[in-house]
Amino acid sequence: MSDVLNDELAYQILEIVNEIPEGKVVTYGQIAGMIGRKNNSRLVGKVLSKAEYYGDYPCHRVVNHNGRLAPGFEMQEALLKSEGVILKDNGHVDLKKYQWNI
DNA sequence: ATTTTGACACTCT
DNA sequence: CAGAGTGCCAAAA
Repeated sequence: MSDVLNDELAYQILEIVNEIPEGKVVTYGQIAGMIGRKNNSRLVGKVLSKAEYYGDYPCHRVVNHNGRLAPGFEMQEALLKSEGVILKDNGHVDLKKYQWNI
């Protein structure tokens, strides 16, 4: 068992990430706003980096506001394509079509 | 306690 | 659309 989830902050973020529908993506800023840290999107990314350590979460569905994927996480591209998300030639996601809104 | 770093966002160029 | 600069908050050293 991991007592890591003692971090309420991470718990809320992971809850949201776990609710992201397939074929959709969310920006760190959106999640940050959902948990009440709208000015602190970095914290979201930091937690997601440890997301696999917390458990099994679709962290690959989270991108930055530019539609860019996470560095050091190339598998993310394959996972998104597997869900039907078409990436641009630059590796950017088409947020206009795939951004998840609550 | 202060400084540095981080899977970012926003504005201007 | 991409790059550079600035701002925000929190954890780690």
